[in-house]
Amino acid sequence: MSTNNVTSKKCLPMSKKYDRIVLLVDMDCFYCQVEEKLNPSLKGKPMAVVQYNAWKGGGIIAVNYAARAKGVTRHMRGEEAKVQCPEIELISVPSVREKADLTKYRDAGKDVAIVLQRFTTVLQRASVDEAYLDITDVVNKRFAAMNDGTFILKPQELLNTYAVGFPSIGNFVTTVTNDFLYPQPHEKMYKNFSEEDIPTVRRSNIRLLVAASIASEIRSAVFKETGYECSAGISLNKVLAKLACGLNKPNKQTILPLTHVNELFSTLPLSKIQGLGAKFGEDVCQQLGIRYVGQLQTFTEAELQRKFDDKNGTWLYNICRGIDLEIVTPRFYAKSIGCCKKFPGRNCITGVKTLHHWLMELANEISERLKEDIVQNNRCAKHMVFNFVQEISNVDISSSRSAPLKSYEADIIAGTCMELIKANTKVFFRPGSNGAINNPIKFLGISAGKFETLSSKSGTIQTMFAQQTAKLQKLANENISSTINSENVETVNPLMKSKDMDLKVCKKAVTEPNNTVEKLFKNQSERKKQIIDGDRSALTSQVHIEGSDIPYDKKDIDKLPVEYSKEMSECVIDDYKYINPEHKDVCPPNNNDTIKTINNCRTLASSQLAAMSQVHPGIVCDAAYFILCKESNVVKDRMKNEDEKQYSENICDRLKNENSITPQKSITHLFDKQSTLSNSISDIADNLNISAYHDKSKHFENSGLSIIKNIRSNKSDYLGSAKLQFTEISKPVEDNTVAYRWSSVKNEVCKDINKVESVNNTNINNNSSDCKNNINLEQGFSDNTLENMNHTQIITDKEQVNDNCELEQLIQDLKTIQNESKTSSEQPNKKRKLDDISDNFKSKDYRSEYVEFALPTFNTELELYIKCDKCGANIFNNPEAIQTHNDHHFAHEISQQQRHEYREHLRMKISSAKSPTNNIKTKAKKLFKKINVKQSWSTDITKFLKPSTLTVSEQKAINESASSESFVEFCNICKDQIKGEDMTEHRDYHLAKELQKELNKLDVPKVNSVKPKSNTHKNLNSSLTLRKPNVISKPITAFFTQPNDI
DNA sequence: CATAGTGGCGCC
DNA sequence: GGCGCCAA
Ligand SMILES: Cc1cn([C@H]2C[C@H](O)[C@@H](COP(=O)(O)OP(=O)(O)OP(=O)(O)O)O2)c(=O)[nH]c1=O
Ligand SMILES: [Mg+2]
Ligand SMILES: [Mg+2]
Repeated sequence: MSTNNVTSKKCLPMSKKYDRIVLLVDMDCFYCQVEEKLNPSLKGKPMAVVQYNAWKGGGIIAVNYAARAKGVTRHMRGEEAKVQCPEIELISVPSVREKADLTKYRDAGKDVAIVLQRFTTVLQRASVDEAYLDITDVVNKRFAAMNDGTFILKPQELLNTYAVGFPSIGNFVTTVTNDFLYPQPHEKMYKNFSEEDIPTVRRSNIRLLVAASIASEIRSAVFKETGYECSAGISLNKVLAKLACGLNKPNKQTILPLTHVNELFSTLPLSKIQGLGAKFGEDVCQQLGIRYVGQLQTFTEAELQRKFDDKNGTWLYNICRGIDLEIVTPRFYAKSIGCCKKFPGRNCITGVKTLHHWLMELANEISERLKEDIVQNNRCAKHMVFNFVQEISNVDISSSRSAPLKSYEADIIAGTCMELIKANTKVFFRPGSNGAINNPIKFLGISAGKFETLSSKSGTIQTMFAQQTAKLQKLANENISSTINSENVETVNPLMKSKDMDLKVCKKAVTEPNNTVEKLFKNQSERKKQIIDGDRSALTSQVHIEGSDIPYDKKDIDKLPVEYSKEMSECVIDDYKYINPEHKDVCPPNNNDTIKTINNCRTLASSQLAAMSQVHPGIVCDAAYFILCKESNVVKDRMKNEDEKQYSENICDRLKNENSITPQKSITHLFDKQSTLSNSISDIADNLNISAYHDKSKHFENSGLSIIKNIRSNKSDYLGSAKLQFTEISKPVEDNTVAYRWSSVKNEVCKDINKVESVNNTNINNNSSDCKNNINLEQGFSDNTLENMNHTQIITDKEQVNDNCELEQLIQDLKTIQNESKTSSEQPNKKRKLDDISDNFKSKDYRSEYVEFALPTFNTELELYIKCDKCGANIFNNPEAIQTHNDHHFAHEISQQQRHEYREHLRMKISSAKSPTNNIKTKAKKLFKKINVKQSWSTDITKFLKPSTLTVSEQKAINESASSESFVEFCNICKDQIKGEDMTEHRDYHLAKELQKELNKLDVPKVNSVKPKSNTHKNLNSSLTLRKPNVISKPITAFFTQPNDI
C-alpha cells in the first residue's frame, strides 16, 4: 500500500525559467454549458445556474455569456437576474438529500479532463472546470516535426487566437518569425532581458506559436468529444497561462509572450495575479503603495523579503518579472472528497436528532461518492475531517476535528462525527435536556482524504474499465427510472444483462447497502476471478502493437476488460498519430485488436502513469500490458520464467533509455508474485522521477531556420504584412540535432519502431492535423459571428411559479399552528414545508419527534413574547429566537467598529479612484449619493407590507411590534423585513450590491490589453463583496468556561 | 442568514 | 492536527 501523498508545489531551478510551455484550459461558463448540453433548447438564450430557489430565486453560481451581456453576474439572486434580464432561464442545481448536489458538474469536468489528458499526462486539474497542461514536450515534438517538414503550421487557422501586445495573431506571426529569421541585436522587445536570455526568449515566441496550434487542436478535441467550449491561456508558466486565459473569453485562446509581459504588467492590477487576489495582494499594494504588477519591479528581492517573508518576497520578485517556477504537478483526481452545508440563522440545528439527521445526509453523500471513488480510482480514503460551526455565547465558533476513516458506511461516518462534536463541546446538551443542543450548530462539513491505492487484485482492473462501468451505471439509472433496486443487479438494466460479469459484480459491490469497505475489499479477489475466468471465445493469433516488443495474443486481448469502442479507437488513433507524427503510418486503423490493446494500456497509463509522460506510449503500453497480463494470470500458463525476465528487462532497458537515467531499482521486482499492479505502477513512476526539462534548451540550438520554413503563410492577405512566402516543404531529413526525446532514444528502439512501421504500413494520412485545424477554423468563424450578433433574446412566456406565495397563503390559512421559527426558510421544497405544517402532528416527518420541534413555541398556552431587557423589543419566547436576538445585539456591538471602517473603506475606494478611471469614479460617487438618499428612512412601514409573503408568526411580530418599538422594519430597497438594529448593516449590503452592479456594467471586456479601470472594478468588487465572515475560529477549549446564555 | 458548496495548500 | 487563506 502506498499513500498517494505527493508533495506539491515543486519548483524548477531558475535556469529553466523559460524552458516550458504551459497551457491553462478553462471551460466557458461551465455549469451553464453542462445544463445547455442536457437541454439544448437553452442554447443561445440567456441562462444561469442557481442553487436553491426559495429565497429570492436562489443564488446564482454560473452565468452564460448571453446573460452576462445583460448584466447578470454570479452572486446575484435569481430575482435580481430577472430584473436585469427578464427572459433569463434559471436552472437549479439538483437538490439531493435536501442539499445541492454537484455530481453532474464533477462528471462533466472529468469528461473534459479525460480528453485533455490524451495530449499530455502532465496535467494538473485546478478545479472542476480547468486544468494546467505542461505541453513542452508536445511543442518540442511538433517543433521538430516542423523542422523536418512533416508538420506545417498554418497561422491563418488560428483565428480564435490572440497574442497579448499584438493587434492580431497575424501580426504576431509576422513579427516573431521575422525576428527569428533576422535577429536584431537591439530589438526593443528584448530590452528587459539579459544578453544570455535573449536567444531563449526569442525562441520562446516561436514555441508559443507552435503551442497555439496545439492548443487549438486540444480545444477542438474537447468540443468535438464533449460538446463544451473552452478558452485557453498559452504561456511559459502557470501564472502567465492562467492570466492569459482570462483575457479573451469565451471560446478563445490567448498567447502571452514573455516579451510583452512587461507591457501588460505596467497596467495590470496586482489582484489579477493568482495568489494576489485577496488579502495578501491588498497587503502588498498597501505596504508598497502600488497598484500594478509592474511596479513591484522597483523593489529589490531583499526589500520584498523584508516586508513579506523570504518565500513570498522571492515569489513576488519573480512574478512581477513574468517568472513562475512552479511546476505542473500531474494530478487527475481530487485529494479529498467532501460535502458540507450551512444552517444559517433560524435554520441552525438545536437538537441532537436534527443533528443526526443532517450528519446522516452528509455522510450518505460522502459514502456514495467514496464508494464510487473506489471503483473509479482504485483507492480508499483513510482519514476524515469533520468541520462544524457552533454558536457559543453568541459567537460563531468554527472547529475541525479529524479521525481515522475505518468504514465507508454512512451510519459509522455520521456516528464518528457525532462523537467528535460531543467530545469537543464542553456542554453539549442544554442543561436538563438530553435532546436539546446547548450550542446551536450553523455549519456541518465532512471531508475524506489521505487516499491509499488499493491492492491491485482486481482493483486496478476496475480502474481499467471504470469509465465503462460508470457510463453503464448512468445509462441504467436513466433508462430504468426510479424503480431501480440497486441491490439486485439483474433487475437493473437489460443492457447490462449482456454485459460482463465484472460489471455486475462491480455494481453490486458499490451499491450493496450493508457492505463495509472491508467486505468490499474481500469481494475483490472473487470479483477478479470472475473477470478473469469470464467465458469468452478464445481465438489464438498474434497481434502486433506499434512501438511494442511484446507479442500480443489476441486471446489475451479479448480478455481485457475494456470494451472496444469505435469512437474511442478513432481518438486513440488520432492520439497516437499526434504523439507520434513520425509514425503516422504505423497504426492500422482497422485493426481493432491493436486499438483495443492500446486503449486498455493507455487507460491504465493515463490514470496512473502521469510521471511517465516522457515515455513512449508503446513502452508504456508494453509495461502496462505485461503487468496486467501477469496480474490477471492471463499469460501465466504460457509464459515461462525466462520469458518473463526477458520481457521485464527489455521494458526496463527501454525505460532507462527513454529517460536517460538509471532507475533507482530494477523494475524486475515488479513482477514478483507479491507485487501488485498498483504498486508496480507507482514504483515505475517513482523510479522515473526524472527531470522533465532535462537537456531541453540544447535541443533548439540548431533548429531555427528549418522550423521557420514550415510556418507557411497560405493567405498573406489575412496576415496583412506577412513578408514570408515559403516554397516547397523540405523533405523529411535524418537530422540528428532534432531535439525531441522520443526521436533521440537509443537506436535499437528506433530501429524497432521502424521495423514495425514497415510491417504495418498502411494508409498514410498526412493531413490528420490539417483536418483538425479546419474544424477549428470553422469554429473560429462561427464564434466570431456569434460574438458580433446582437443578443436579441426571445422572451419566453414560461411562468415563474412563486412557491412562496402559494405556500405562505396556505400558512396563513393554518392560523392555529404556530410553528414558524422552526420552519426553515431556506428549505425551499414546497412539499417539505407543507408536510411540516399541515401534517406535523401526525406525520412521521423526522422533525416531529425532535426536541427542538417540541419546544414551547408549539404550545399556544404559553406566553408568545418576552421583552428584551436591552432594547425592550418583543421577542418570540423560544430559546432560539432569544438567542438570535441576543446574537444581534452582540453582533451589533462588535461590528460597529468594523462597519465604520468598512464604510470608510468604501468612501476611500471611491474617492481615491483616479485619472484613467474617472468615469467610474464619477458614477460610483453618484451612486453612493443615490444610495445614501435612498437610505433616508421611511417610518411608515405599512406601505411596504406584503402580507402574502409573511408567515403567521412574522405577521404577528409585525402587529405586535408596530405600535411599540420597531423591532422589525422593512428595507425600502428589497422590502425584506429587517431587525431594526441590523438595518444599517443591511443597507450597507445593498450599497455594496448596487455599486457592484454598476461597476459590472462598466467592465467592458478587453482584448489585447487590460485597462486600469478593470482594476478599479476588481478591487472594488472584491472589497465590496467579501464581507468578513462572522465566524471566529478558536480551539473549543477557549470557551469551556463561557457561560451559557440560555 | 443575506451565495453555497468545494477543494488545495501553507503555517505553526 | 487544526486553522486560515485563496480560488473556481
Ligand atoms: C467562481 C465559482 C465557480 N463556481 C462553479 C460554477 C462555474 O461554472 C464553475 C467554473 O468556474 P469559473 O471557471 O470561475 O467560471 P465559469 O466557468 O462559470 O465562467 P468563465 O470561466 O467562462 O468565466 O465553477 C462556483 O460554484 N462557485 C464560484 O464561486
Ligand atoms: Mg470556467
Ligand atoms: Mg475555472
